[in-house]
Amino acid sequence: MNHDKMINIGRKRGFLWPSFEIYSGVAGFTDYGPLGAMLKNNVMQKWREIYIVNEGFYEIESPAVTPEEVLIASGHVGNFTDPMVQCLECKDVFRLDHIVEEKTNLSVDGYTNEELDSLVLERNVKCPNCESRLSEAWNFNLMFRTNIGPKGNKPGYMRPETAQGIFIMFKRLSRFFKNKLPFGVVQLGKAYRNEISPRQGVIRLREFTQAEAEIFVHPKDKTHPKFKEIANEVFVLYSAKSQSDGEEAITLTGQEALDNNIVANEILIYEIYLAKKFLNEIGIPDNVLRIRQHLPNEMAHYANDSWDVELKTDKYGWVEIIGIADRGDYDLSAHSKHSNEELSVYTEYDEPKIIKKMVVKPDMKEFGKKFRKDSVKIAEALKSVDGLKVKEELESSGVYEIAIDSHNFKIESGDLSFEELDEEVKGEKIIPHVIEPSFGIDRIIYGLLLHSFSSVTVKEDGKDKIKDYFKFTSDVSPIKVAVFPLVKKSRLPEIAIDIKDSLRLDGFTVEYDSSGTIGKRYARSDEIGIPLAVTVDFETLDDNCVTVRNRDSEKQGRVKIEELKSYIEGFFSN
RNA sequence: GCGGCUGUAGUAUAGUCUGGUUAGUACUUGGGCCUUCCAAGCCUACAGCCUGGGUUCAAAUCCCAGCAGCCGCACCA
Repeated sequence: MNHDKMINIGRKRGFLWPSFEIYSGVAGFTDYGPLGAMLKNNVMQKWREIYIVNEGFYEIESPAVTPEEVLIASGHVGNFTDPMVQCLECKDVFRLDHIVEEKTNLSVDGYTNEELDSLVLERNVKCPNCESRLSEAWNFNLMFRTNIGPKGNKPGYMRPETAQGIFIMFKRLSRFFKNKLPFGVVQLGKAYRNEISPRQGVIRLREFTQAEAEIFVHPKDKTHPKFKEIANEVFVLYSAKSQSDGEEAITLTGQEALDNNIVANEILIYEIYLAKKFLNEIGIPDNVLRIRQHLPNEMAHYANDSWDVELKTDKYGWVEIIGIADRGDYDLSAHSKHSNEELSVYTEYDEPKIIKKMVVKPDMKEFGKKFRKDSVKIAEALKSVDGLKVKEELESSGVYEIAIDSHNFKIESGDLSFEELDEEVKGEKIIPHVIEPSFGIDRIIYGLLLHSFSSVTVKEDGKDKIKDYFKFTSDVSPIKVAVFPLVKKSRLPEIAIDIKDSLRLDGFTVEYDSSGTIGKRYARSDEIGIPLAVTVDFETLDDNCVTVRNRDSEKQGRVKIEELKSYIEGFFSN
């Protein structure tokens, strides 16, 4: 299996290491070794290039420690907590709500633990395994809880996603963007989930890195200005319908996906395109990717429509690496409600709208006669009712009743008149919808390592020689150039060290290696995916040229030392 | 979190059942010799019994607990 070999070499050469290893490790955490950290930075740099430079989004950074109110509003405190229960005999642990629902056929959504416990007693719910008594319910929350401040009375959590930080800043962000939709904000950072059983290495971590973009759009305008450019791009889409019908994923263009209502809107398709582009550019090819729509029952508590980019792995099957969701106005509405802050954008219409309005004009003379002290109150109340409705009712039944402070007042047609007015409305307050592409960087690194890993067998002198190496693209490769002296004598090492130093000053990451034979050093530099190797040999002493060797083709060429920089730059810009 | 299996240098392993010399081997890595382009050879060095407790004159070996890995169950918005 490629996975095992890749993990092995990744460990040997300093990409991924188990965390806290000298204390025997903790499941659900991973260390990035020197090359792993460089690789991850390069991948994140590439991500920033696409989303910040190309798309014009802006990056923010918010704290990982998050006060409880935020996560109550977002629904994480409620939805992230599962009531658990343990059998007193066989010690097996269960989701209490699941076994109660099974036994009673009640829907117990939103029940407190106490209510669930009393249901257990009333309905005689027992351990599904051994029919023994169950413990009391306790909560297992997938979030890491902590206390903020010395008194320890302000509960907080490590954020379970980076997205909330952006929503919280919405008011200021909206001002920053001059209150103009659409705008996009990104955050790259750590998120935390206290997984019950994190067992799939880097695929299921308790602390992981997300790169998320929140794109705030007008709810009625989910078109994208650049959609035209990608309308003919081809996607392999695995829609919810195909999945439930037991059909295969289908290949179609962006335009077809839109026309056939498979993807809800242009922005979603555009974001799917961008995600794919990002993956392709860092070296994950289309043939190991699939774009799958969430089934209605697996949709997150906030999502309207949701697509995952999934990665094919030999060990774990299809793994979600990117989620692209239309979150609607769920988050902003929720935070608005809980914080009592208005989280909306005033959008001006292109042209003011003229709204025809029926205005009720009370005849205060008649009112006075009829309603006395209440006249003013009634006239005031009439201002906020729909004039058209009053008119219709008067015409049909001859009387319009209005209730004020639980008194009913009867108004007849002689008591008022109507006037039709054209009102000019210049705009409205709207709560933006959010389209969210959310990247699991660690899973993407895993996919990148897995699918960059190449094992090539070549026949040499009748023997099979295996070349195992990471075939990184130039962009993400941690080390760009290796520099070797052919042998350790005749000033070759000195010249090679000079070249190494000057290439480093030119901005390349360079490894210098002089130990063992040249072949061994080529093999070692191949293994960690260094695209180019420069060798100083005896001819260099005469002609001032070095040998430049290509990792993939193993072809060699001679380049003058003073032209080395531009040669390498040329190589990497292709 | 539950159950089963497993844990010896960086890697792969011998030794564990049946307790008893200085824990052996190969590769890797560092240094040296040699070496004129794809993991050659020779010399040399570093490095290991998952952690903690117990039994015993004596524990890598037997027992208990913990931790980690793999597999199954449960969980995974």
